Amino acid sequence: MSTKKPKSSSLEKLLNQISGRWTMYILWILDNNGSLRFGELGREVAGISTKVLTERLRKLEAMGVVYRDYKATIPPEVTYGLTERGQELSRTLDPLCELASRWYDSP
Amino acid sequence: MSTKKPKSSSLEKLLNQISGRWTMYILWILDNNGSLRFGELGREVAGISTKVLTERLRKLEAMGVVYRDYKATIPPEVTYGLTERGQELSRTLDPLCELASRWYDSP
DNA sequence: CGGCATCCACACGGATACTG
DNA sequence: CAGTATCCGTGTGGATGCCG
Repeated sequence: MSTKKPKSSSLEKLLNQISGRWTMYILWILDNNGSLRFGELGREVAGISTKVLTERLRKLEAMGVVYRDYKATIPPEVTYGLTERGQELSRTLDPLCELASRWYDSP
Repeated sequence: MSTKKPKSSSLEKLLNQISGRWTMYILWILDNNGSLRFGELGREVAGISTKVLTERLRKLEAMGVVYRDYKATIPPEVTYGLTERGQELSRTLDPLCELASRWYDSP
């Protein structure tokens, strides 16, 4: 009976962190393409500016769902990918994606 | 093999519609409390202004995930609840909520 | 290539007051 | 009670330019 309120505050907290535009979509891209370089990621997320992409990635890094791999070559090569946590989080998008397909794609 | 790209555009579309602050949380509240009157809902979502609450509800109505039941009594009684679609959508939050608990509540 | 710095516009959200 | 109307500050995001 007290199972009705499963600490919604933590959900609210998580929702606030990922609610911004692009955020979840970036995770989804990384999950479906594997790790990507900054530029590639930017192209996949079509329409996002480098500034916002950087912001989102920093935030996702801080949350521990995305890792950043920096190679100081010339030109430099920076790769982003999902951490264990990131994959967990991205998985929760699967039902949402399935819903999106049913609602917006076909009949 | 081509199953790798399950029309991510529809996901992007859905994500954009629900990405705003409060939006998903409102659905969660309605799912856990059942239908609520405007004022009650406002109190549950603690911190939201009536203006934004109205905006969100109109948007959710337009998406077909929330219904609005208006009774022109004095004082008027307006009740909001989840449609079939709304319940589907809200369900996709369950794994997210479970994750939130594990990440933010206890060890 | 992968940013950060800067500038700027605008959408968003909060507070308040008012109405049916 | 359930909004709408208005005002207004702030955040957010886009564009551009420069740098290691």
